[in-house]
Amino acid sequence: MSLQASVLIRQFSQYCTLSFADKEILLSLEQHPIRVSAAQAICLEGDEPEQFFTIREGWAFSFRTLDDGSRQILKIYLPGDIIGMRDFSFSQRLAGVAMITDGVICAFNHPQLLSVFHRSGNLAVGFIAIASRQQAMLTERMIYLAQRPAQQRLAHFLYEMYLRLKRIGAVQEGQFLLPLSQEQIGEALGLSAVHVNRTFKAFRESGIVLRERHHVSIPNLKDLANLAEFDGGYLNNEVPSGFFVPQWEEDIRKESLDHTTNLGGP
Amino acid sequence: MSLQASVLIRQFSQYCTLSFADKEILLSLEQHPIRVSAAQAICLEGDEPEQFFTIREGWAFSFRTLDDGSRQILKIYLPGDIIGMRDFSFSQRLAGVAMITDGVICAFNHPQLLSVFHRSGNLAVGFIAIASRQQAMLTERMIYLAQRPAQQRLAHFLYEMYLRLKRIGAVQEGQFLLPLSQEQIGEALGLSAVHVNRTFKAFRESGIVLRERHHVSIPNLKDLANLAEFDGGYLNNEVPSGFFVPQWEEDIRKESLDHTTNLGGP
DNA sequence: CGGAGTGTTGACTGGACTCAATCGCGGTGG
DNA sequence: CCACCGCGATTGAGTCCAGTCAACACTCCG
Repeated sequence: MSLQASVLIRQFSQYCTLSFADKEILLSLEQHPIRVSAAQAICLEGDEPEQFFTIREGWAFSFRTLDDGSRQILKIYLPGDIIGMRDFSFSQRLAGVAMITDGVICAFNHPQLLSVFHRSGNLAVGFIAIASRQQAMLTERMIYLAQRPAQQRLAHFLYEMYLRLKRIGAVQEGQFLLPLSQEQIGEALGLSAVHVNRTFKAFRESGIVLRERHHVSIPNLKDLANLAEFDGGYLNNEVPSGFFVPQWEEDIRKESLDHTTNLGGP
Repeated sequence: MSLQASVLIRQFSQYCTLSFADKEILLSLEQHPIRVSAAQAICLEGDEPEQFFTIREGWAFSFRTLDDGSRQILKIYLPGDIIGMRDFSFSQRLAGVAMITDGVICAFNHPQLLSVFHRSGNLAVGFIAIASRQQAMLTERMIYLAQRPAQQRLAHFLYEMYLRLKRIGAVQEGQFLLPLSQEQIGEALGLSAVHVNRTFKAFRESGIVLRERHHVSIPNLKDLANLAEFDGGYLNNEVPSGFFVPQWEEDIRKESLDHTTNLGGP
């Protein structure tokens, strides 16, 4: 695999400059691409969280099934995202994951991820940065679910998707593909499919958002952002100064670990 | 400070056995107890996340203020919890934190925490375990906010508080103190204060929960759990097998780092 | 061509919000 | 000591957003 194709390296590079060793470690996590098809289940609730995945192509979502059979969609995964981190420290998965579209994913396993934490402090904090950004998105969604009417929920959802898709180059002139059914959007936003439909209708009539099947067009971004009262702070990629260890320190740490490997062992 | 008084050691011990060195590192994070009073602000939205806190006594909560002046409470912190981790990898705080009652907190700073990640792989995964359990609680709350009516939201909230308080020994015979106003409970559950009151009234009339000022009594736990459709999986303290590195490996790693310190330096 | 899934619309219902009035308690100052 | 004030809790009346149920249209496929 080329360095370009590595989803993880692209992700981590948003936060810091990686050493060559770090890159090699990340590459080792993406050795097993798998082709998956739309609606295919990737993980189930209750499974052991043995595996994690990166998405190279396609969309996915994580969800919880409730007692009454309804479903809550927790997160939409796009190409470049890491799937399953949520359950990393649990002995059982708390959420299932399924594909939305056809796609390609790469699997790596729990011991591999664990060893990354022990081998590279920088990658450990990198994973933490990624995980806490996922949590921030979740928090933001929660606030809208708790307090906002349907129009603002949907506006916020669409604007967030717009920004995430733009970041990976999947937006052209305010237009993008949104391969979710209204039912699924409802499950993500805590709305009934019927009401999602009505809300889209209102957007169409006021010219805020035009939607045709899976094709979404946003004539005026500012209008949508205003309606959503969108505050993008939580999508910021900045990390605190000093968050990553300077390169030379990390190099020294590596050498010492190699040293250990040579000496140590039972 | 005695080992007993260390909030962090108590927390981490729920997940793994700590080495002596690990305990010393954790103790170093709790050197500065501060007395704080009810309603006092601990952090503000937009601040740099320089400091983190452990709560030794008292209750606190984190929140976001919305454009229209309303507030969403994100999490209730109890004695033993760690405050501020949410913002660890961000350059600005996304949420404020304020005390609910008088209390005592210990501050440690960003570089200290960062160095912990680099000095002990076990403590790094321990912090991750704690952070992901906070995230799991958040997710669970979100699901209830999105899909459940007021009675189930409140029932779930009370049952979760019950379990968390029981874990720290603050429950006696199904009774505990809940020092939140109905207004604050509403801000946590996405309900108006008026409706929180009506819901408590319904609980009182059906005998599910009795509440007098800040004193809450739950006559029959099963009834409350059933009403809440409570699934406690997300409060489980189990971690996957192999999650923490066996003691001897970690010891060797430490020695090698000491070695580095002796040899290294710019 | 028919069936399944998705989208669209209307009519009705209901849970939760708002506004508003009242009550009870604790603190504070005359 | 008591009147006053402020905050939280309580209750009622009216409104509205969003859910449910139901019918129908459209599109994609087999």
